[in-house]
Amino acid sequence: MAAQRGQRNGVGVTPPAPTAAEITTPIPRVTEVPAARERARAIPEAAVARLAVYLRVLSGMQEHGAGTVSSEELAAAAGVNSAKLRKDLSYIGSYGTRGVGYEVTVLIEEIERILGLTRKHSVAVVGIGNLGHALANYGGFPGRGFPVTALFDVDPDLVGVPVGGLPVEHIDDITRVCSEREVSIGVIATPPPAAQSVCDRLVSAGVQCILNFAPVVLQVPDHVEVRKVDLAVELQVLSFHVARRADNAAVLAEASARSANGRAVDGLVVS
Amino acid sequence: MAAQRGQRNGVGVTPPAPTAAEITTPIPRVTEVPAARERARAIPEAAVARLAVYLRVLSGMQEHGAGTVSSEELAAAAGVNSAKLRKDLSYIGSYGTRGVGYEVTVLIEEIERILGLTRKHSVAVVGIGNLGHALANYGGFPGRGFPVTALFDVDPDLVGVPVGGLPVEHIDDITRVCSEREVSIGVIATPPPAAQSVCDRLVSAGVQCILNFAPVVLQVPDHVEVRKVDLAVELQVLSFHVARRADNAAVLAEASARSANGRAVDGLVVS
DNA sequence: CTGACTTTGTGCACACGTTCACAAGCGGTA
DNA sequence: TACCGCTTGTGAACGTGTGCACAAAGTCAG
Ligand SMILES: NC(=O)c1ccc[n+]([C@@H]2O[C@H](COP(=O)([O-])OP(=O)(O)OC[C@H]3O[C@@H](n4cnc5c(N)ncnc54)[C@H](O)[C@@H]3O)[C@@H](O)[C@H]2O)c1
Ligand SMILES: NC(=O)c1ccc[n+]([C@@H]2O[C@H](COP(=O)([O-])OP(=O)(O)OC[C@H]3O[C@@H](n4cnc5c(N)ncnc54)[C@H](O)[C@@H]3O)[C@@H](O)[C@H]2O)c1
Repeated sequence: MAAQRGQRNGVGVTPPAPTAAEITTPIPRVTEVPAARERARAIPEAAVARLAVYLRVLSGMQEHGAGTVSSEELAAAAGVNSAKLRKDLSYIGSYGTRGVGYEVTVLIEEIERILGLTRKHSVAVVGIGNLGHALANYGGFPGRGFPVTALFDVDPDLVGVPVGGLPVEHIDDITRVCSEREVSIGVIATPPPAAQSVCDRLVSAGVQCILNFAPVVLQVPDHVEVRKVDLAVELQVLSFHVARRADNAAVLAEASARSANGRAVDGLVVS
Repeated sequence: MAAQRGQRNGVGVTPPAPTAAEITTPIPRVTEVPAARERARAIPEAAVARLAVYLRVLSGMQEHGAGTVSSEELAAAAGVNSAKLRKDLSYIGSYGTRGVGYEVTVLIEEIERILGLTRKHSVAVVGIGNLGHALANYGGFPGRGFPVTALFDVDPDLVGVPVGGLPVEHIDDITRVCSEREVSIGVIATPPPAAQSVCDRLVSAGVQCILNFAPVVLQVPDHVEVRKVDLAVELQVLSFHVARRADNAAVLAEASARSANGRAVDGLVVS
């Protein structure tokens, strides 16, 4: 069981190709068999994220007293295609009744089971500045099975101060505290320059899942899962769409001008 | 202007699209033919998000005095495969020099052009609570071409109070203010129940891009672009990975136990 | 029990995104 | 000039995700 494609600081796949330009590769396509992995990895990443959304929608429906939902209803509420929803649900099993729909409580249970929400996941927030305060004060996490059990910062003025009812610890105690409180998810809300070092400390403290708010590409060992929330990227993607829209508008305007000139525009069927 | 009509060659991709120089419209389908749109939409959404990351990495390199970068270096710094990086860059044109690499300043300019960052995008934040305060106080947006020009809330105690140097407006003034200040991106940081209504108001105020922090699936017209940041989903995806890891560990342990028993495990080739 | 009706679960085709591998192109060197 | 090593740009293979369409499987009325 060799650690595959290790990438510590240098990413890249070291091209094993010799210096020769022409190399015949008689290699009959390496087909690694992901047998053991098969079972759990059968669920596409994109589907997992959607399952979390379905779960929230279902919870809302349950509080509203709904007993069953059809894929159509649930899909509409979750903002997806109903076929996609059914396929997503099929990844976790067959819990629907044909002709009727899905029982809300059953679906909630099963999704929670798959997402590992039957167990609580202790969360630590590092960097109690603007964002860290907001996160620490946010009630939505504990309510969803993610209790915030530790806060860290370097600022001596902050250490010891309670934020959201929990006193801030010093970053140097991170290993001890994370281990004591069995932290399984670390949230990084420090300035960018500190993020990698904080990440390293979290990893060496045994934290295997990290949610990163700092606009930095974190380097982590293979066994650590990182998700990033990058607001600048989000805004820039939106900006791209604005620009695209403007371009399109320009093109369309030009097109319709030409069209008005007596020339048909390809693609734009006015009928 | 300078839209990216590939002046040297096509954009590069250009699938075997039939020559759109056809005058007669064959009317292949009721839906609009994406001919005019084709040009600008050639960049995959996923690539756009990565371009934003490359841009940030490049800016860092520029400040560090770097003149050129190879795709390998840039890819490593951005945490992606170098082939993917080159393909992403190829969507925006051919700005590299073979045998040398890319000129940092050129690349920055071109990415900014594609992302529409040559123009400033005015941002409005709605819901000045925990999160809204953090966003309003954050200096990273204005510095990146996204000036926050309006803050809104319903709380009368908040209206008029300056946050991050900008006074909070009442939500009822949203149409007027957004139009006056030419807001192009709306950020929703209200409690979930208010999100849809706020969204509707933003849309009717002419805002076409929305970044939503409320855990709610927003319903919007087709012409409005929504991106959501859902921390609960992020945490739940991480939770899923924790669970999967645990499952895999269990399976592997069992497997190696069986293997030690003298039986080869399918898929786990030790070679 | 039968038949009409509803909704699930999934095979299949297609679109999208990723990765490989290499010819083309460039700068430096003899 | 001719060569050589390096890096880009990209065709093509591959894998993943999406959406359609429909048989299978259930409910319910009579
Ligand atoms: N505030 C926002 O709305 C916002 C938006 C997008 C991204 N971000 C990103 O989130 C991060 C935090 O933003 P912020 O506005 O809260 O910044 P901030 O400056 O208000 O807070 C940062 C906190 O981290 C602490 N810190 C610094 N170095 C540390 C270390 N080594 N270990 C532990 N703590 C350390 C500081 O003492 C400070 O309390 C930044 O990377 C920022 O780019 C913030
Ligand atoms: N705080 C966090 O860290 C965090 C994390 C994840 C998600 N969220 C989500 O972000 C949103 C905001 O969170 P928060 O912690 O800042 O909440 P908050 O309660 O602190 O702030 C909400 C603000 O919105 C204002 N508001 C309410 N209705 C409004 C309306 N109709 N129009 C305009 N303003 C209105 C309120 O007056 C309040 O100031 C919530 O949907 C929450 O679920 C927050």
